[in-house]
Amino acid sequence: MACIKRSIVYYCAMRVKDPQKENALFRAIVQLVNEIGFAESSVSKIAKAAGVSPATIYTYFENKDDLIVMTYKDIMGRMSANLFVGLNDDLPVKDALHLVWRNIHNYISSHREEFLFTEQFSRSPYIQNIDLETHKRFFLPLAAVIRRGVRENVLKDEHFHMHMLFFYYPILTLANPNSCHVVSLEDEVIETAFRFAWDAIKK
Amino acid sequence: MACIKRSIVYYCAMRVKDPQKENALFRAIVQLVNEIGFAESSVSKIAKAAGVSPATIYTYFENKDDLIVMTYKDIMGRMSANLFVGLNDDLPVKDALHLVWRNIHNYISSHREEFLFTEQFSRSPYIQNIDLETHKRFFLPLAAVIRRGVRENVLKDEHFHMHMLFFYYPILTLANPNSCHVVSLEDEVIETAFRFAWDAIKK
Amino acid sequence: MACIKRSIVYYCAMRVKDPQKENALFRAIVQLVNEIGFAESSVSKIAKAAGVSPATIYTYFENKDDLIVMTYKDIMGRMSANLFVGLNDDLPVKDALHLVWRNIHNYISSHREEFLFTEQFSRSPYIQNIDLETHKRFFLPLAAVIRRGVRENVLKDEHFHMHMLFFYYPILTLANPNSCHVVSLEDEVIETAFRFAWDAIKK
Amino acid sequence: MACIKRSIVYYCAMRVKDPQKENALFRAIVQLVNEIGFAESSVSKIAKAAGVSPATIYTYFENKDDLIVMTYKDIMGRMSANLFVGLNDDLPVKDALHLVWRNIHNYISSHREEFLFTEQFSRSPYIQNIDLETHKRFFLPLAAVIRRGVRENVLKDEHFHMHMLFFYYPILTLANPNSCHVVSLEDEVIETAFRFAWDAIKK
DNA sequence: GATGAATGAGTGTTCATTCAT
DNA sequence: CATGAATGAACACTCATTCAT
Repeated sequence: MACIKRSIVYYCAMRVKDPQKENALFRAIVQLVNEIGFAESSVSKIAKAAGVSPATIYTYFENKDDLIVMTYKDIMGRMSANLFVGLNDDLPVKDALHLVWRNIHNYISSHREEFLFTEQFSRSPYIQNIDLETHKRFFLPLAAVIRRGVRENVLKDEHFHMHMLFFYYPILTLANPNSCHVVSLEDEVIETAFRFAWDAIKK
Repeated sequence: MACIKRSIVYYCAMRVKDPQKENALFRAIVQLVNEIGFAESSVSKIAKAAGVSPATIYTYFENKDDLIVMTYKDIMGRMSANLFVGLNDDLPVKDALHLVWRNIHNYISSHREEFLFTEQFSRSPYIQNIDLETHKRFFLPLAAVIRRGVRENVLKDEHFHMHMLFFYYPILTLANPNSCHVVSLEDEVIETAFRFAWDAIKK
Repeated sequence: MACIKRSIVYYCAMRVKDPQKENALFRAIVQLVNEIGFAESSVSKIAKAAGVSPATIYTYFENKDDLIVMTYKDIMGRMSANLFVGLNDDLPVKDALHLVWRNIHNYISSHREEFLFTEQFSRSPYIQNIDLETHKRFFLPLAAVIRRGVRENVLKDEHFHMHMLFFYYPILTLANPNSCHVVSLEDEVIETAFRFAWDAIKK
Repeated sequence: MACIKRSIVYYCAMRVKDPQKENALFRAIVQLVNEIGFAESSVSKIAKAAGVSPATIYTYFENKDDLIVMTYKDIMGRMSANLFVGLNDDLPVKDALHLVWRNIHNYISSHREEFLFTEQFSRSPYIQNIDLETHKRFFLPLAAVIRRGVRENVLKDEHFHMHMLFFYYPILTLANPNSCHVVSLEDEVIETAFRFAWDAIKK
């Protein structure tokens, strides 16, 4: 019975965890890292912010690093489910990319704290805990569109990462107030940025 | 201090700060931050890496934060003296930007560790110790070229930061092995990237 | 904390503070301060003397100052319960004061170390952590007797503190080997001192 | 020549010290101890307050303890030259003691900081650096008056320290704002206190 | 499963003192 | 003689983690 909570259970000796607590911990560390940074976000502060005992963290995660890495994966998982929503092969490549562009902007805007957490994470040594394969899988749908764009002779025939450099990273930077001093992110700015991005990668 | 006031004096009894030690400290923290990140770079580890006592750090810097911020400023100061070398108003805008592009790539390539330090720094809470004015002053020569490009109707007439987003940040990202999984940075890749950047910002 | 709320509960999972440890810490700092003074009584020495880890101190007290102030309050609390025992309004004023005088001497004699701790405390900057109201409350019963003495025309009609100066402080000083070089504190000395005190304050 | 500065020179290899600096150090530590207490008065803070280098202290004193003890002795030396001024055997004992009482009050009032330093010193472990003989010598003139009072059958025939307890310590306590909460020290209060003291010790 | 107590190892920083100049 | 740099040892305190309940 206890194990029913976990949908696909192969191994049933695992402990019954309260998903509310796990979520509270995710939220707590995201909030703390944004407020005071990784260096200052201690286990006891995280526990206090989540309303649990420090010891409880160790029933949900192996250790502090595990908590941080799992938080990143959790955020990225939910992100990937949203960034590429609405994509399909019938859309012209430019429209498809525009859709992704707006999706990224919308998702980041409405999940500002989570996004800023991933930004700090991905510039820190923690990122080395994420293997390249996981990373790639995340971008699969975008990679497919770009490959199609190249095949259809619409996009420059260059390494996928070159397109990422001018399509994906700029909109992240645009959304990061630490990097970008553009004050407001009105639609107009987003559209202008898309024009720059498109001009960069289009043939 | 007292001895500075009587600077034109034959004999000054005070012992003098060793610029080699200051440099050793700069080098030590850069190396450590790259190896283990800010959070793990403790004062005692920095001291050991620099070959001095932890207490000595406090004769050269106010505290750990001061050491880190000063290191950043030191690196950025030397960087700014190199990135825009050779720029002059007689160069066509595209050639001027190409020159800067190569300068950036050359400087970063030959100062990889320092560059990676600044990347971590600028994504961490430490960046808040750098005021916007200092930041802007750094980019003055580049801003001038871009303004000229807009005036000459060669570049898109948009906010300076928009051009930065597609001209400056991409080459930084390209040089950062944590962000960019393109293995080698041969000339060809650099030139390709420049083509993307130019297409993005040009009219 | 959470467990206190459900105090009438059969099973409470939380681990509980050990009152023996708190007491050991109180005793340790009293002993150390008497031996080597406040300035030399470091947290680690206190911890070692109490047989706990330095970190443990911080589960019982906010910080070193808190430990010291709490120790003072603890001692003074137990002291106040003893100094004025046996007092009642039927006793003639002189007998009442004589009783207090003997109580003070008895208590201080049998709690020499605690008393010397409070003496050092009350001459150090720590005393500023004790508000005047707390101080006054401590002397309430003595103040009442003296007020009665004034009312009954037995004692000089002067400010309460003037009576303290010649009744309370002298017996403290007498008990403090650092201040007072009278070797032994036999009954005779105590009685002589009481005669001096009584002559000072009586009308 | 160099040694002429020291009035009675037996041994001339001693270093030539600047009496202004020695005095500045005395004044600095007195001020600091009053402001922040012994525990917080570090050598470097003392040096800064005196306007000299920390190293300079070690040419004037053996170490920090020596500086503190010497400061105490310096203050007490000048004090003793003032407290008993005007005393002579022709004065009736009560007048003689009244004169001393006023002298003490006047001197302490006009040297408040120095006095408070000695109070802190004499309650701290530092006092153990002052041998009993030195202490006694200081009170010689007062002891003589009291002995005379006993001989003349005017004062109670008890141990000298008993008289100290009710004559000397009360006026110190009265002048110490940490011990005594009487707000103002007008003449009237001083005279009242003298009446208490006299009644205590007189036959 | 969940708690707060407990802790050895570490943190950034200051200490009293010595050293080279 | 006087200086400020230099330092090993110590400071108060916090850490990530484990333990007993």
